[in-house]
Parts: sequence; structure tokens; C-alpha cells
Amino acid sequence: MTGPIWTRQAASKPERLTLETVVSRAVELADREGLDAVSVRRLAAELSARPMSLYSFFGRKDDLVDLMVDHVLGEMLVDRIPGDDWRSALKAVLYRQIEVGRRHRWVMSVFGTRAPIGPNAARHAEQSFEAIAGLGLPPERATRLLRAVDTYLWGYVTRAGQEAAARRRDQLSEQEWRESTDAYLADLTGKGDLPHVAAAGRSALLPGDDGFDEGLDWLLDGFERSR
Amino acid sequence: MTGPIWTRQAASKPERLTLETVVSRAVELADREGLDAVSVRRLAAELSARPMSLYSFFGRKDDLVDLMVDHVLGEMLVDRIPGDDWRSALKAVLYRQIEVGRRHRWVMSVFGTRAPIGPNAARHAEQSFEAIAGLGLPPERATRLLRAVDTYLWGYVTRAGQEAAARRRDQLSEQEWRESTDAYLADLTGKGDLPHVAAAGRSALLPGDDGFDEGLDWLLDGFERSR
DNA sequence: CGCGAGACGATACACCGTATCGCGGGCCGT
DNA sequence: ACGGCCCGCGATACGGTGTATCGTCTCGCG
Repeated sequence: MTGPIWTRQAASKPERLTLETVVSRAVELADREGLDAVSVRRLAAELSARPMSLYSFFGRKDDLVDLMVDHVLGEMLVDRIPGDDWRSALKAVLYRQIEVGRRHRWVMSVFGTRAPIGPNAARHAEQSFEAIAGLGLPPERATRLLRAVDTYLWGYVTRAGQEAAARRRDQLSEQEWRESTDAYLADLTGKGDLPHVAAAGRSALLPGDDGFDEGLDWLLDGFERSR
Repeated sequence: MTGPIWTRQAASKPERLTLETVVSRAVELADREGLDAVSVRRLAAELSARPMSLYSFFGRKDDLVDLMVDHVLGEMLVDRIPGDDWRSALKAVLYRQIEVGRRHRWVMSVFGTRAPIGPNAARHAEQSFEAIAGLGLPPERATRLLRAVDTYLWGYVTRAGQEAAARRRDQLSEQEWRESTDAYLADLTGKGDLPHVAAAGRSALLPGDDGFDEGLDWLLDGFERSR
């Protein structure tokens, strides 16, 4: 508390921390270096704050992760639901979900360990209901449809991210990863058992990025036929 | 190295550690107290071994988790695939998968972060192909069917486990959890936006355990119709 | 102007994964 | 049969983690 005012002011100007900024910086950090990089100390340093100060925003580290997940679910909200047929409306919501999921792969690693019931999770659910409102289903049936679609979608996002996550973990280039897994799979199927897997190739074990639409259409067709 | 032989023998009888026992004890521990409880030190203590000794079985802790996952996938193998129609054969495989998944909920929390391509993952994939062999599909098409089914199944297991995982994390009884979430959801939908979510109730956000078969049947019906 | 309460954050603790390296036992050469 | 080397095991140590505790400092009020 010494020296001319402006000096003090400049030094103490770090602009009062907000929950919003804490969470979004945490999300950025997780995107950039993985969820493991998000430690209380590290995040505090990134925000020029003291570690324990962050605990005024959340009770335990794990709660921060809940907040981060809801933040991502917030990004999954669409601005406008197209007014065409219910299928393309629903797909607009789903594609947005996938696109955002791809940008925040770490979400998949914690999605199984917590219930996503935050405000943005609810808003996002609301949008899904809106998308299929044109079908005029009773709420109970609409719920069952969306549940199945949601199940399929999260399975897809999770499975699709596995390969990239594994590659990142082992710090392999795409080519290195492919070569090493190809060699391994060749070895695995070499003994002659596993004939179907051998015939199907690597995509039997590693789903990859394709095929979302095909399965979704089967699901929706099946639903429609069941009416 | 002193005293009568039998004494020495009895004292040094801890029966040479095996990879198999290390992994299955780790799985037990994770089942019992959650994946976080599986630390190298803790596991070593459980096995009356020294922490660093375990590193002769795996290069890094994370590899142990891979082994644990493959161990669980091994449990998912069925003894016999029923020879009836392809649908019930496939369902036999899937039900087993769900049942085992329910017993090892921690798997979902790491499923997104690694590629399940271990030997048991391959064997399990092989069984899935066998189950639908009766359809006589070309490998490429069989792969796409199984990919969609697998996607749906993993999404289901993950989503279904969320509620239990969250409850466990907060150490709430089933009733306490239900009461607190009900109160929260009532508050959330009280403002009047989110009308669909309000109408659908808690199952709009928390899928719960039901509805696997319904969605699966839609998926399979849709596939069948696409032939 | 003095004091009490409250929040803030420095410190400390128990635990984590694992790199390092000293020691001891087993094996090989003579 | 014995000496010496080498290699592998595991104790120790390091740099991290989450967070409980509690002293200190600030601000608002009487």
C-alpha cells in the first residue's frame, strides 16, 4: 500500500474474477492440453489468482468439472431450429452437438461419471423436444424417442473420439498410430481364430468418424414405422 | 535366510505375483471403491507387494487401466451364442454386455479416453459378428450394422450409469438423491421456459435404466427395412 | 476512531505417478 | 570352487495433486 495511487491501481487491476471466466478458462485449458492439465494450481496461475481463491467459485474440484461440462452443453445450443420437417430439425440439433463434442473431447471422458442436469443440459433437452414438436407426440413418447436418439448420439461421440484420444495419449502421429495398430491387428488376427474380425478389418474394432447418419436413419425409420 | 526350511517356506510363500492376479485385483478394487481408489501404492498394498514391483507388469499406470478394461471386456464374452434367429443371438451378446457393464461402472469413465483393441475386445467383436452371421451380410455391411448397434449400446450403458455414479460421488442415498434432484428440477422448470422438459419430467434429463430394447428394436427394424 | 467479524489465501498434509540409482543375488569365467 | 561382474529389484526422492486448517488482514459498523 505504498507509492502513488496509479501504480497501486495498475498493479491491483486484475479485474475481479468471475465464475464465467474461471469456467471458460478451464475449458480452454482442457481443450488445449487435456483435462488432466486442469489442476487448481495451474488454472489459478493461468488466471493470475491464488489456488485457494478459486474455491470461492466451487466447493470441490469435481464441481468445477460439472460446471465445465454444462458450459460445453451451453455451446451445443442452436440459435434457431429450422422449421422444415422434424427430421432435419432434429438433425440440426444433433449435428451441432457432434461438432461441439469434437471440439471438447475431454467431455466424453467424464460424461459417464456425472449426471448432466445443469441449466444448459435442460435448455439443450428443451431444444430437442422443440425440434420434434411437429410430430405431435405425447410427452412420454417424445421422451422415449429422444432418449434413444441421445443414447445413440453419445455413444457415437464417445466411440468416434477413442482413436484420437489414444493417439494423443501415446503422442503418436496419425501415421505412426495407424502403422502400429495395423501391425498389432495383423498379428492378432494372424492365428486364424477371429475370422470375421480379420475380414472386416480395423473398422471392426475402431468405429471411426463415419456412419453416424446411417445408424441414425435406421433408428428414426424404425421409430416411424412403429407408430 | 535362517531357521528351519518350512518356516522360511511359509514366510516367503506369497505365491509369485501374476499379471492376471494384479489386473483382477485392480478390477475388484475399482468395483468396490471406484477407479480413483486404484493407485499403484494402494494396489500394491492390497497384493502385499511393493509399489514399484508392479511396474514390471505395466510401463505406466495408464496401461494398467487398459488391461483392466480388456479384463472386463473378457467377462463380456458369452459361452454360447444361441442358434435361434439372428436377433436373439445378437441380443444375447448385448444383454451380457450390459449386465457386465453394470457391474463395472468405472469402465464408462475411461471408455472415451482409450481405444479398446485388446485381445478380449477383438474376441468380443468376433462374437458379435458370429451372432449375425445368419444374415449372410457382406463383411462391410455387417460392420456397419454392428457399429451402429455398438454405438447405441455404449451410449446406453454410459447414460444409464450416470445417475448412479453421481449419487455415489455425492454419497447420497437413493431417496436423498431423488429428493434433491426433484427439488432442483422443479425449481429449474418453475420459470416457465422449458415447457417440454417440464411436461416430460425427470426422465427428460436422466434416461434411467429402461428403454434399451425399444430403441434397439427401432434400430434393427430400420436396418432390416433398408435391405 | 476503535473494534469485531468475515473473508481470503498461505501453509501444510496426505497422497499421487514414476525417475533414479544403490544394493544384493545369481551367473559366468577361470 | 571360487571371484567378480552384471543386471534387476525396489527403496528413496521429486514434483506434482486436492484441500483442511487457521492466521492475518480488511472492511463496516457502533
